[in-house]
Amino acid sequence: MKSCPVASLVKRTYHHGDLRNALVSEALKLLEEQGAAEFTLRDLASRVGVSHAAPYSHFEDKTALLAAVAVEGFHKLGAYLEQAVQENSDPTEQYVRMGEAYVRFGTENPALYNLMFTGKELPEQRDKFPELNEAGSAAFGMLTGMLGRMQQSGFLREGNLDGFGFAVWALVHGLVSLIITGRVECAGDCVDGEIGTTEEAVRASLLGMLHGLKNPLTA
Amino acid sequence: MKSCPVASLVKRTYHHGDLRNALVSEALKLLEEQGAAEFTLRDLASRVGVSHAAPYSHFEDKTALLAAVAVEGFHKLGAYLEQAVQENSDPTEQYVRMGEAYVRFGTENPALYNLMFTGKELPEQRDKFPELNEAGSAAFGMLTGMLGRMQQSGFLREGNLDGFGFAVWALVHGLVSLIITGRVECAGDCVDGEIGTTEEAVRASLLGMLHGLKNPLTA
DNA sequence: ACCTGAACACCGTTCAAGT
DNA sequence: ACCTGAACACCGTTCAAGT
Repeated sequence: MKSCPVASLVKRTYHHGDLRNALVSEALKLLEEQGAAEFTLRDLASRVGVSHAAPYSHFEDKTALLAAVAVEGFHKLGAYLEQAVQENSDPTEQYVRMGEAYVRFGTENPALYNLMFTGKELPEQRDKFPELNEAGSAAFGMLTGMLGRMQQSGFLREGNLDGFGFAVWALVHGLVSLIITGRVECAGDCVDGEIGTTEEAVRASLLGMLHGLKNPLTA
Repeated sequence: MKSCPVASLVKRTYHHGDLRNALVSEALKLLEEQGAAEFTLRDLASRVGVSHAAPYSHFEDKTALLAAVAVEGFHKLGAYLEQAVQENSDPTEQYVRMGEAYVRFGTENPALYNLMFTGKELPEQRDKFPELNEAGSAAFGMLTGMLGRMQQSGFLREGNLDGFGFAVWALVHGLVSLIITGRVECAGDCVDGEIGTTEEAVRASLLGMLHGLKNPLTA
């Protein structure tokens, strides 16, 4: 009985079944602190206070650990989108807010976002990690759900919702990707102009997709 | 005179000043064959027939080598876009073709594309490699140039060309990124629908940005 | 100037051994 | 069942030494 006397009263659930969660939550911090390139399994293990081989008791390999982190990321993304839906009743307003929320998630968690999408081996892990597909599908479902309400309200033209969803997803995903890799200032510098702040550029892009870039007087 | 008797007649320009180019061109092949995750400097060196330390005579480190490869990638992307412009005179047609050409470049060179954009340390290298900025700016310039012609022809609404360019860039970049990470089938599976082939989804997205997703009868 | 070979630090992964 | 410590293969990078 002398082992871990206050274990259940204090935190130290480590070594008692919580190592897996401790690794994932610490990985989330470490990822944003150091960046994905410097993220190392050995560093993670030492920061959580275990040997560098300990993670292998809970994950098959490094990519499996990262897949679990990505799942967490999709839940987090879902929370961002959910909030945008809740806070706005007007469908068109929901469209802009959801887009902005999506971009905000990406810019506030760049390393996590890159892991979730530009994950090199993640596509392979997706079959092994059904949660990874489910979490991603849930986020996409919130997007098409919002578009469906816009369509029913008569604000959206007729057409396949999945097609619309894919286009919007590609747009916001592209916005995040360009922003977090620092291509925004580049786009401004490239020619001569100023595209204003990043937020303005995002909003303008979202409205561009909604209203179209073409001259409305044109057929 | 007994050193390299037929050097100038046969290929073997290696060891005679061509190592740098040999490394870059071999890296382009190796990148698509093995994928970025498995791309190793030692493997590259051995495939080109030199010791694993030889590349350091021409590049400061691995990322500097990759930056040179990325520059090559931007030139290649420029060639794709240039062709789309040349082959079409109608501005609106150029818009769709350029977008499709951009996506085709990405899907045909996924590892190279990822290196060019989701490059982790590339942003830092961009200051050290002015070519990297120039090559990227040239591609963006072709995009805004095309949009400018559309605007002058009256097909595009009034507005900041850089802003339009950024929105279109984000869209095609997002399309490429989602496609090469295998998210397209996912989007189709997620809900219930079929968004058709990838090519159709790309075209629909491009036209969506041009004409807008909103109901044209709506204010 | 350009390349080689050995060496160093570091990482992912495995495994016998501990508790 | 979960964790440790040592070990292995591999990689990026450095450097003295060769040509």
